[in-house]
Formats: sequence, C-alpha cells, structure tokens
Amino acid sequence: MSVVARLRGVGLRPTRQRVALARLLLEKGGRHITAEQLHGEARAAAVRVSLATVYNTLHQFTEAGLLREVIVDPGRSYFDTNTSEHHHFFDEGTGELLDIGADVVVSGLPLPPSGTQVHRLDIVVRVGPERR
Amino acid sequence: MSVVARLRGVGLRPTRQRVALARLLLEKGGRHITAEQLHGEARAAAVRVSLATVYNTLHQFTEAGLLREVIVDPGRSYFDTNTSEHHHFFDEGTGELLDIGADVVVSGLPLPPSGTQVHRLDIVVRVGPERR
DNA sequence: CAAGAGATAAGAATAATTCTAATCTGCGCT
DNA sequence: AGCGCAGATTAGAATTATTCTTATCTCTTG
Repeated sequence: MSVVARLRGVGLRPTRQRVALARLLLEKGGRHITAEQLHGEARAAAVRVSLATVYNTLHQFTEAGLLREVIVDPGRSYFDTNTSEHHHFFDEGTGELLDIGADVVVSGLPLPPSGTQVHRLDIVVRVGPERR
Repeated sequence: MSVVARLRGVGLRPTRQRVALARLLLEKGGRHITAEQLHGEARAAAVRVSLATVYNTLHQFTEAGLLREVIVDPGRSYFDTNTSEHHHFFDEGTGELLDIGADVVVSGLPLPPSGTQVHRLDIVVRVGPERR
C-alpha cells in the first residue's frame, strides 16, 4: 500500500512533510530512530521539515499505530517501525536497539494492581561490550 | 547495619547530606523516587541539600549498588531502593512504580548480539486505569 | 588542629522536548 | 480551476530534567 494511502487510512492528511517522513520511516522496515536522527535524515534527503514537525509527526504516527515508542534511555525517545509485539536488545554503549524476533514467553507474572489493566509488556535486555 | 557503615562499606564518605539522603532512601524499603521528589523530601525534613547533590548522590549510590535505576519514562529517572533482581508495574496514569515481587521466568530469548553480553534484563508491565 | 582530597552549592549550561503564534497548504466546494 | 478554511507547519521561545562549573566548605588523616 502506498504511503499516501496508509496516511489517509489512519486519518492523517498526506502533507508533503508527513509523506516524506513516512517514506523514510516505513519504506524500509526494522528501523529504530530518534527525532533528531530522523530530522537529520530528512535534511540529508533534502526534505524541508522542522524539528517540531518531526516530533509532531512521530507522535501522530505512534498514536495512529504506524510506530511504537520504545523507552530505554532516560532523556531520549526511540521510535520503532515494527509495531508488532516484540522486545529489544539495547546496547548501552552504542545506543543501538535491536528487535528480538523470537517468541518470548513470560511466566509467573502476578495480576496487575487492582483498578488497572495491562496496556503493554516491555522487555529490554540491556547489553554491553563483552569483557572477560 | 548503620547508614554510616553502609556508606563507608562502599567507599563513600559519610557526609551530612549523604547520610541524610541515605536515611530517607534506605531506612524504609521499597521506595521508588525521582531526584526532584527526594529533593523535596529532604527539604521537608529540614535537610539542607542542593538538587545537584541529590543527583550526584543518586548516581553514586546507584554505582555503589545501593540503588537501582529504573527506566520507564522518557525524561525522568526513577531510583529503586530494592536492588535485588525484580521487575515492575508502571502506572502510566499516575507515574507510580510497583515492584513485582514474584519470580518471573522468561523463556525463548535469543542469545545477545555477538560481541556483547547481557548486563541486565528489565521487564516493565505498563498499566493504565481499567476501562470497560 | 592543620592540610588537602573530596564534597557541596548556586547558578549557568545543555539536551530533549513542547509550546506559541503566525504563516502556509491540502482539499472539498463551487 | 480558483476560494476558503481547518488543519498543518514553522521558527523561535519556553519548559523540564539533568549536568557542568567553579568557588567554598568539610571530612579524614597525620
């Protein structure tokens, strides 16, 4: 499906900048990116877009289910183009995120606190350079 | 063991502010707190301490293994006085963190990327207000 | 108790993000 | 095809959490 059609499908007007950002993000899968990084890529691709719009767009896409926010670093948000349920390796040295594709099963979890319901379950495996 | 002895044990000089903060943090277990919150508590307890020192102290305590940093919110760091291996419920509405005391077992994880080793595994169960 | 290493404080600096208000643009309607 | 306007974008200011800087202070050791 074209990027324009996907945007229309989630009720977002396919403006020049939204289409350009969606192309960068969605046309090659498996991306993990911060707002700054995406802004940089957009400028590199000669797309005129402000940082504020990058932030707006990332949040709108997330709300629309086109992206998923991954929280692994205090003070920086990562967005993942893989919206299916999955988990991550996070390299604390390089700041790189890697999808865990395999099916992971968690057992032994208690029920959520009363009055609340589970919204999402995130597993982050923090890794660092091997040392022996 | 006294707070002063614990600080000495990890190589930190038991200064007035470190002792006071350690008392607030460690003498009642199971706390999850941000730097701002701890600074507020210190002032409420008539402990004269700057925010910068609260940040320094939290990081030093974490490095020394007296605290554990929990990353659940982009743009805010939580510190947990429970340093044993455990996981969390995070209420996205209230911003409250709750320890998961039960033994949780994760199966199906692939090996970490080559050249890296696992440093820590975090599970965050994000919950929100129940709605039906 | 003096000296010096290490600790603290206040405010400036930084980084990521959000807000503001003014201008622009996609799109339905004619 | 052109109009009008709701919604989108922008630049820059503002905000928030955190870190840095540098001068002053205070534990500890001799």
